[in-house]
Amino acid sequence: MDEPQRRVGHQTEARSGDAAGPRPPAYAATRKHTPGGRAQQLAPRVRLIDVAREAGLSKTTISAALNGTGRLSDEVRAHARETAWRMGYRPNATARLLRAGHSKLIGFAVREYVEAPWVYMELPYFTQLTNASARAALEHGHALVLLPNHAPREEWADLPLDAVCIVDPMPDDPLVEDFLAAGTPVVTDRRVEGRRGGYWVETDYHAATRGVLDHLAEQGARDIAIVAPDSGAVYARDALLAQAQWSAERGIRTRVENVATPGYTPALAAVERAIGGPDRPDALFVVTEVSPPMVVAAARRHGYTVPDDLLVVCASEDALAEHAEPPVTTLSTQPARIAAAGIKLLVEVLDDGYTESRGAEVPTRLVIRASSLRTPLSAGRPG
Amino acid sequence: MDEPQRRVGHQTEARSGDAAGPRPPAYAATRKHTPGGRAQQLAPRVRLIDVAREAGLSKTTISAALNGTGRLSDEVRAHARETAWRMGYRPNATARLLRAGHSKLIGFAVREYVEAPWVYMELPYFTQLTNASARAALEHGHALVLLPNHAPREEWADLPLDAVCIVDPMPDDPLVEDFLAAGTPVVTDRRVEGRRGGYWVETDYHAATRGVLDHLAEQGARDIAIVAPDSGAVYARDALLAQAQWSAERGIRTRVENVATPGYTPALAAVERAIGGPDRPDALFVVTEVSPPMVVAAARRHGYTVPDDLLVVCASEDALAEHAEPPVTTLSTQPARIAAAGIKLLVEVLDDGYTESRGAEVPTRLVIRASSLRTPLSAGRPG
DNA sequence: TTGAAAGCGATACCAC
DNA sequence: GTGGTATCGCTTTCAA
Repeated sequence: MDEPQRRVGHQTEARSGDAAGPRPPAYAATRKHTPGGRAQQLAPRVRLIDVAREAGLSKTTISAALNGTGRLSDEVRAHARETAWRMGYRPNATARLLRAGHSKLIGFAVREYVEAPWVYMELPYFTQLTNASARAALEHGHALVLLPNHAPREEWADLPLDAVCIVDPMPDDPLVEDFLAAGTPVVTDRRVEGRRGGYWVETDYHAATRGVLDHLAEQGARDIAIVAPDSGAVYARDALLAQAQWSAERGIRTRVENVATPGYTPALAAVERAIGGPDRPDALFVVTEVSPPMVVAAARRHGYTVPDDLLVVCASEDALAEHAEPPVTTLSTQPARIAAAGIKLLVEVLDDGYTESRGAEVPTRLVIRASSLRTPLSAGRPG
Repeated sequence: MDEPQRRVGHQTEARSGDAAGPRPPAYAATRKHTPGGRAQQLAPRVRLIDVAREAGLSKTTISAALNGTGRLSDEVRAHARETAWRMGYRPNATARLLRAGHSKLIGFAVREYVEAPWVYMELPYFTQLTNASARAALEHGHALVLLPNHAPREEWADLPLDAVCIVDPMPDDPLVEDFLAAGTPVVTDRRVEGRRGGYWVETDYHAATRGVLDHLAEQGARDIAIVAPDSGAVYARDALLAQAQWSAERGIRTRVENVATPGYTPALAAVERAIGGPDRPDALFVVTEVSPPMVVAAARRHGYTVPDDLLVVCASEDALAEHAEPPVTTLSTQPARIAAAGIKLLVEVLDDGYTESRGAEVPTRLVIRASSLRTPLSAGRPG
């Protein structure tokens, strides 16, 4: 049924010397058998042994010649290489990997928006995280495999993954459990300490939130509206915790507007609720990722002048923040650095063997722009 | 050096019955050997033969039991499954793939921004294309491997790819040539007709451009500014060709402002140049992907009222278009459909064997919104 | 210097 | 029904 390459008159290497000519008599398809031979077939791939026969050498020699290993005479090496090149030989990657015992493949899945998978790719945070992960992986000789979150776990079981990144895992995420149970190292952006094979990259959302609130207070804010998702995501939970605590400590009023569903539209609606009521705040901190220019536009629609009537800070990775009018202060969690740190952890495990479950912390970055500076720009300290 | 799993006292299956107990005496590391044994090692993976020995059955039987193939008694099947489960057995994906003759992996590379790789992932078009491709691939039982475009070809040679998607290939792209030469089917968004293993998905940019210009003319435009990249990309070239031809035919003035470098900032600068001069156009068609809200904001800055003084159409996939003020008319090339069509072509080749080089065409979609309707919204026909 | 043979781990024949 | 055996294509050890 699922039978792989089948060759007519195929010879084992042992017999290659006696009966076979330079090339075997006939090949069947490399791809699946086509019933009735309707479609043309892809040319069969040239194997190492084909090259060996053609060159009148052994598999071993060709392999060594091509890989630059072993001690071969220059002539033999050149001859082997030339023959391989002429025949269009390409080593079978799967076979090499099997031999090597690894796949050099790292899976990448985003879990937060499991129910609304199309959403996450629209968010700069995930986009940048994905892209940076792919880069980092490649720099370490690995490649990233996208694991769309809407697929059942079994769909991935057949993938030869050396390790996986699970972004925004759910609490006790079955996916994480499963990979861990399979002995596949997992890196997440949530602490999973103590689990064999579990690694994580952390962001101190608590400190970051306090940093933003401090900044706003320093700029004169006395009534801060916060827009945050009420998903179970760590960052949201930590942000709210920090906000409550900070508010109590400092005696500055903060209020929270929740965003229940993912996506720009609901988030924007929450922003409007937060600033649209009769009880007008003098500062706004949008934790949910929304387009910063849209936020200031909304503020403008509601009669605010940013930053005079309303200080605005967005937790966002959107490059457009600096193009808004006024440019918007952003809190970045630095996805590129998170990605690099996560991949690094994984690669270390993969390349150097098992080490204790551990994590790394990536700092956030508050980029202060005009939207949160009541004093003229020059007075603010960037960074 | 790169030695794979090495087991102390490893037994071949043939000898399994005589000397070996239920489990082999000792295992070395599954991962690389750790010099000095400093770090703990990952537990060795359980192999089919380990399960077989433990269950007192043969590899074949366990395999059949687990895969639901063969004719096995219910007891044996249950016993095999139970043992496998208890031992935490996970089949080695690489081995299966080698046996199966395919990897179920599709590579995905974006070529347009080879020199500025960080740019493309910021653009909704590529983001959506990537995501939709991953989805489509997975729906067909394949997974997508991200191939960052800044890496040299050799980095990818080790990946067991069944096929690849090359987005925005350069003319005679060496990467495409190489994959084709290796016998790997390639799908691109540019016509590659006649090349064995070459498939493509097309967009009729010419017709799309004319459609936009017709729409603008219909709304009263008499002097249309076009902002387009002067990269060699097909879509840009076709758009400019169509524009020149349309302009000549209709006797309506059009002028082009080029964008030399990729990214939002240069594009936005080009928009400003296009509308900022003393010679003010009455319509603007932005072919380069820029944030639509940013475009109308720029227009406003330059004293235009959209759509009264300036009709605006953007070729963009940005969801924010409808949130701009006014909502912006967009020309979408429908990346999700392009992705689906491309993956479908590939999967057909992979699953059904070689068929002639061929392509598919995906229509564009003009979503008319207030920004390009001089007449009140109700008068416009959506779609 | 070169090559035969033994695997990597799993699947599918084909006898028993 | 069950299990031995040959492969998938390649790398590496080890003997010649």
